[in-house]
Amino acid sequence: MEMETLTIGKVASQAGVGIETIRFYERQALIDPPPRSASGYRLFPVSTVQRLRFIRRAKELGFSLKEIKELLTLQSDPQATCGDIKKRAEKKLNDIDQRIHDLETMRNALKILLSACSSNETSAECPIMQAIADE
Amino acid sequence: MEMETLTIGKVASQAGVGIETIRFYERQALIDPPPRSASGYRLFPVSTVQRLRFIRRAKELGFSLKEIKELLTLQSDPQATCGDIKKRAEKKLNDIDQRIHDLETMRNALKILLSACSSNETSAECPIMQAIADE
DNA sequence: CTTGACCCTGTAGTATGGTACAGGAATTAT
DNA sequence: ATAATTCCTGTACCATACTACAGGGTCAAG
Repeated sequence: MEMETLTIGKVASQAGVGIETIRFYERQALIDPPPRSASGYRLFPVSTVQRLRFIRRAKELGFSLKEIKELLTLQSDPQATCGDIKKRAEKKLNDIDQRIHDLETMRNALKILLSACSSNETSAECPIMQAIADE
Repeated sequence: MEMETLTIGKVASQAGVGIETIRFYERQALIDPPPRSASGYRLFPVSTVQRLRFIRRAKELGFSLKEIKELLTLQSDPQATCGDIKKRAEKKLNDIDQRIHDLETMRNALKILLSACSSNETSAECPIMQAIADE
């Protein structure tokens, strides 16, 4: 009994990603190079769909492809512990907190600028522009 | 009496940016191409320093170079009003709010994952990995 | 048996904001 | 006068995550 396999198009539609994206991930070593048919077609194990979904979800959590690759490597390393994974997730949480903080700083500065503008001046005299120029 | 001018190196050090950055901004039309000396050296008006500082500050507020170019174009357009500037700033504020919101969504999801992990399992059984895979 | 849908490789392009040469000319300092 | 510094153009490169071809070969349906 043969192992069930899927062509790249089927994998793509089931995982909700593009065909080119799958080939890209293979080049980037995020998924294993699948076996090929006699004519060179990729024959993916069905588990590839799950892996692609994992990648998509991890991206939604803010992980880069490079970081996702590290997570997947850790997962298949019998020496690695859950603590190693947790460390990555904590680092990512800190990254995100920092980015939120930076954006809030921008946000506050912009709000102050906006409150100075009454919309009636010519653009050359706009207090927003002047405030940006003066700091 | 000649207009006072600066070479690119002086402008760079006074504005706190790199020489290559100035040439890059010139190519991107963020600053006007300056007049040249007989031997081809750029001779910048001193006002270029102010313009470069404006660009730097606007970047800190979250504007892209493309958006900064628009702001500068508006500034020198006598038809444009302060309201046009304000509209850009409000749009940027909304962009930032959206980005903060997206990051907070990530942050909350990550925190939930982290609370599930006791650090003791092997990485293959890590509840964080399983939670990412299952959604 | 032909047509259309699918697959292949390899290369190049997208956006963002620069940075890094190479190879040469000009200017400034000693 | 010579050495060190600064300047010039043009091209290529960095990371990120794809996307878009060109120019084929393969496979399934009618």
